[in-house]
Amino acid sequence: MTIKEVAEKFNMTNDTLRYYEKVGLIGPIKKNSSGIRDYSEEDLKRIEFIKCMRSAGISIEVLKKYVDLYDEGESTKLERQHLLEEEQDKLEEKIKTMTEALDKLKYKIELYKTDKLDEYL
Amino acid sequence: MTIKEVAEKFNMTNDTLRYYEKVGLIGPIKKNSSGIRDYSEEDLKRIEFIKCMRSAGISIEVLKKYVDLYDEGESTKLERQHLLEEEQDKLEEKIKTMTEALDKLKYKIELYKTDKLDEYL
DNA sequence: TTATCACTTAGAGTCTAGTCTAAGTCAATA
DNA sequence: TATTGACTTAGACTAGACTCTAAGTGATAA
Repeated sequence: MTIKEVAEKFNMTNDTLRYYEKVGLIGPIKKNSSGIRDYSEEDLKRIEFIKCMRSAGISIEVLKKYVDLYDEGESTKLERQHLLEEEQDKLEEKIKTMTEALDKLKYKIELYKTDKLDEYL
Repeated sequence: MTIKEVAEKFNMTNDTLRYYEKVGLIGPIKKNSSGIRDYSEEDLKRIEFIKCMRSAGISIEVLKKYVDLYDEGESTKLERQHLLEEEQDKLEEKIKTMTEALDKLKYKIELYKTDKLDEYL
């Protein structure tokens, strides 16, 4: 699969894909005889995971750490698990914060709708 | 209330408070005879709202637009409501995305825990 | 054969949201 | 009186995550 197809599939840019490769999040991607990237199914699975975690706000730094541990092999399994658990906690906290903000936003919109607005902002 | 007290109350830095004022998100804050900021209750309410919305990821640009509309008066009420509704949609979408990522993360952690890991990353 | 087009690289530039620095003012304490 | 400490300003700097540019290669279409 070419970089263009992958970019389209995951709705990201070629630049981002090459950037992720450069910082070591994915790949190195196999290249054909003319030096053109050819993404494998394995690559796609990694990209999907990375994309998903990025969309949740997990930093490239943390993901890079996870990938590096993975590449170190079996012996890092527990450390990897702990890393993921930490990110789980952070993510749950973030979702909670955002849900609270959403509730306030909804309340504010309700005030606008019922014309009961006698507030500051 | 001094800038230091406000910063402590909302767990942010003096710099951020001055930055928000500079870009027009809050204030201008009243100053005493020596040029020192003295935050009013009104100011605090605004800051709390801004802080809450920022923690949900609403951009400074959007918040600035909302504040500007507010300052234009009654005639912008509907536009303000629409702006908030748009942000509500975006926020709901973001929470959904993050919740999906969280589920994947939990699943992955479960695989680690049960030692059933035969995966890519 | 020449031109076009999609790809390649290294590295510079951009955007957002702060964060930090330097130089200065003022009030209160040693 | 001198110095300490909290504040002030304008403006430079930073981090994170891309995004763009310039220069080059190789396969294919005209």
